[in-house]
Amino acid sequence: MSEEKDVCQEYSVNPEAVAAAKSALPDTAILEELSRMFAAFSDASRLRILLSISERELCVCELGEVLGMSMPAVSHHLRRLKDLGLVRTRREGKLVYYSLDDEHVREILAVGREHLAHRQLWQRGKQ
Amino acid sequence: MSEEKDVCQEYSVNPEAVAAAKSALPDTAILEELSRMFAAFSDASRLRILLSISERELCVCELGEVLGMSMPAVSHHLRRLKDLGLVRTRREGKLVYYSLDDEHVREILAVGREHLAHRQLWQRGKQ
DNA sequence: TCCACATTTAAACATTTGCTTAATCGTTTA
DNA sequence: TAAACGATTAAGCAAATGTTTAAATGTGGA
Repeated sequence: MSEEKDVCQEYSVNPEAVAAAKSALPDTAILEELSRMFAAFSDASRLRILLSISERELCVCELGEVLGMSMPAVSHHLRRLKDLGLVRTRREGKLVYYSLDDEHVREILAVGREHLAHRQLWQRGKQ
Repeated sequence: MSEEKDVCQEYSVNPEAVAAAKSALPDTAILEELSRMFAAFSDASRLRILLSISERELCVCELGEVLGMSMPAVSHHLRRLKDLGLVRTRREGKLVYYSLDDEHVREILAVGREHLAHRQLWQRGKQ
């Protein structure tokens, strides 16, 4: 019945810990969605976009100027962010303005930057 | 002196907003490190690892069983997480135990899951 | 209607990523 | 010392990613 592989052959492995960890994990679907969401933050250009529109809404070509990128490249990133529900759009004539659609985005960015700051302090601390 | 490209030719673009956003952005080095850090969370297998060891430390082969992955694959992910300062190691004989090295990891995971829950509620809400 | 411009989409490309297999390193024990 | 086992590293490969150029879509003004 058990589908355990013979990966660890020693007595030292703790089967209960393995079973507990396995059963505590969320469903694959949830983990995949979560990973897709974090992937939105895994690129410097998208971080620039999110940080830029966290202050005030900006249109696509303004973002292109801020990032020094072509409009198709910016648009591609924006589409991804929108599919993930991280940004919202507002059309005004020919322009499309983007802004954050979720307060969690600010939180996630803040915690990330805290971690970096903390880590650098800590690194400096040890010899 | 200005290196503005002729991307947006309309009067409607707000040069001050562009300048403000540009000057508010962190250095590229910081953004790249931040993006590398978030990339750690951008894969379902690494999320499983982080969630598993957030309860109690686990050795590499236990993680292999939890994830149903080969040890080299797990080890590869763990190296990446360690380089980023997200996990710590403790050797006990032949075994190497991994655990979280930073409370921010828990925070980031928690905010991410909150976002997902919030988003799903919100999606269900609209029409 | 026609044109101009902002935006999006499509196609193509180089780079990166995650996994596999095989080899190597470290530690324990016979 | 030699064998066994957990862990890491190296090399290779398929799949995904970010960007570019070119074409298409949509909106407003002449």
